[in-house]
Amino acid sequence: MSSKPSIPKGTRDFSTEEMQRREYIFDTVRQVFRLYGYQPIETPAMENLSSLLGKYGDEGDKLLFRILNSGDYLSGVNDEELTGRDSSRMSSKICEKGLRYDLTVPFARYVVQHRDEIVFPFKRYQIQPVWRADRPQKGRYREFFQCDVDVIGSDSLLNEYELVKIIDEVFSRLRISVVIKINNRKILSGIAEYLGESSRITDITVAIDKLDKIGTDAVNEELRAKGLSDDSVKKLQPLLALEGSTPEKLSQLERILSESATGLKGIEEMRILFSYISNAGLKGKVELDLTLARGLNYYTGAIIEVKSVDVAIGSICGGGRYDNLTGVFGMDGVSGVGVSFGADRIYDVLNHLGLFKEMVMSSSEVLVINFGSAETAYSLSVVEELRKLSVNTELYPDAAKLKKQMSYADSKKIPWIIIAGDDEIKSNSLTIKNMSLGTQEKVSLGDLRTYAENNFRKSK
RNA sequence: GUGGAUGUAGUUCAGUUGGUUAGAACGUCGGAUUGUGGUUCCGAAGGUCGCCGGUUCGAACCCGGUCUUCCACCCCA
Repeated sequence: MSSKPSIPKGTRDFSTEEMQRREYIFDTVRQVFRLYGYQPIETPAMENLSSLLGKYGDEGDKLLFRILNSGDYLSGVNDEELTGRDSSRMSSKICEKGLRYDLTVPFARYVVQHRDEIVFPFKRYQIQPVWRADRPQKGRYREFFQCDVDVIGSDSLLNEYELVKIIDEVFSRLRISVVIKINNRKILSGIAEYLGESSRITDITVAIDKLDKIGTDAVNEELRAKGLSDDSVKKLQPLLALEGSTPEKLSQLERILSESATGLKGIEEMRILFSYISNAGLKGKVELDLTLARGLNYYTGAIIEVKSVDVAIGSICGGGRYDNLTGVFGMDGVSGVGVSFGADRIYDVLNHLGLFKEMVMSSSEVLVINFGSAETAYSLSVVEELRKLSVNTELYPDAAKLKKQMSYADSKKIPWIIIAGDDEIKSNSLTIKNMSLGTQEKVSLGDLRTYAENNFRKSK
C-alpha cells in the first residue's frame, strides 16, 4: 500500500452536498446573466502561454501554471541553457501552454479569433475554473471558479450601469448584503498627474488601495519608500481625506484635478454612471471609493469591486472597463467592460451566514421500497408513473431490510416513502408514508396520480 | 516567493517531564425490531499518531527535512 491519495495544494474535492450548494450559486448567476441578455461561451482550460504572458503584470506571470511540453521537451535546449539554471528562460523553452489565469484574457483572445462570427456589441457570460499558483489561504485557492459577464464593442456607460444592476440582482437573490465600490482609472491617472508622478501610477494606486487596511501614515510611508517626493505625498492628503456624498466628492475632485483632462473625463464618467444608479432603486449600497485601485492593470475606466457586509473575505466580485484589451491580440479600438463573480468566496460567505441550512438537499422526492424480485415489476411501474409526473423518484436497488431502506431515506432527507409489498399488491394499492410527519396512508393505484399532484413537490 | 503556526479513528478533540496494549464524543456498521426511519438500549469495527529520517534502552511527545492546512506579507476571486 502506498500512502494515502491526495490532491494538489489549493485544490478541493466537492461532495454531493457541496455541489448542490455550488450549483445553486451557479444557477442563480446564470439566470440573472440570461435575464440581461448575455449568452454563454467556454474556452479551453489551457491557452498558449504567449496569450497569457504579460497580461497580468510581472506578479501575474509568476502565478501562471505552465504546462510542460509533451514528448522530448528538452530537445530544443542546449547544454549551456540546461546548466544555466535560469528558470524563466528555461520555462519559455520547454513550456508553450499554460492554464488560464482568468476568463477575461481568454475572452479577448476569443473575440479577436472569432471577430467575423460575432455580432457586436457582444454580451457573453462564462462560468469556468481558473488556476493561479498562489499560496493558498482562507478564501484563496489555486483552482477556483469565476463567473464572468462582459460586454465588448460598446463604449456606453449604460453597460457599466447594467453590470451594477446585475451585481445587485445576483446578491439580492443570494441574500448577501454587499457594498459595491466603484472608482475610475482615469481619476486615478488624474491624481497621479496632479501629483506630477504620472509614471508611478501603479505604485500610487497599490499603496492607496491599502488605506482601509493599514491607515494613512503607513500608506504615506509606503509611498515615500517607493520614491515619491514629500511634496507629492503632501498633495495627496486632501484627496485621501475626501468626505461627503458621491456628488460632493466628485465636485471637490473636479476642483483639485482641474488641470488634468484625463481626470476630468473620469469624473464626468462617474457622474453619468451615478446618475443612472441613483434612480435604480438598488438593494445594496453603492459608493465611490477613491482608494479602490486594485485589479489588473488593463482597466482604463470604471473599476468595480464588491464586498460582503457581514463576512470579511476580500472581494467577492470585481471588474471594470478595459478599452483596448483586444489590442494585444491585434484588434484595436474595441472597448469592453465586465465583472467576475468569485463563486468559491460566495460559497464561503453563504456558508458562514448559514444561508445553506434551509436549502432542501434531497436527491429524490420519493423512495420506493424494494421487497424483492416478486414485487419488482409492481414497484417499477409505480416508479415510472411518478417520473412521468416529474416527481424525482428512486427505487432502492437491493431488497434490504425495511429498516435499512428507511434510514437510507431518512439520511438522504427523502420526504416520501412508498411501500408496495405483498399486501399492497393483493389490494392493488400502495402505502405512502410522510417521513417528516411519520404518518402513512393506503392509496389505491388508480389514485396515485391525484395523490402525487396534491402532495409531492409541494416545496417547489 | 518571504516569515510564522498546524497535523492524533470518518468528524471534533483528549493524551502527564519521553515509559507497556493511544482514549472520548459524535458518526458508521450489526443487534434488540424478518413490513416501518428519525428516540432509546446493547455490541462491533475503525489509528503505521501527515510522511521520511535522526536522537534514545524506549518517541504521538525531542531534533531535521518534506507535504497539508491556516495566519501575516506580496498579490488577488
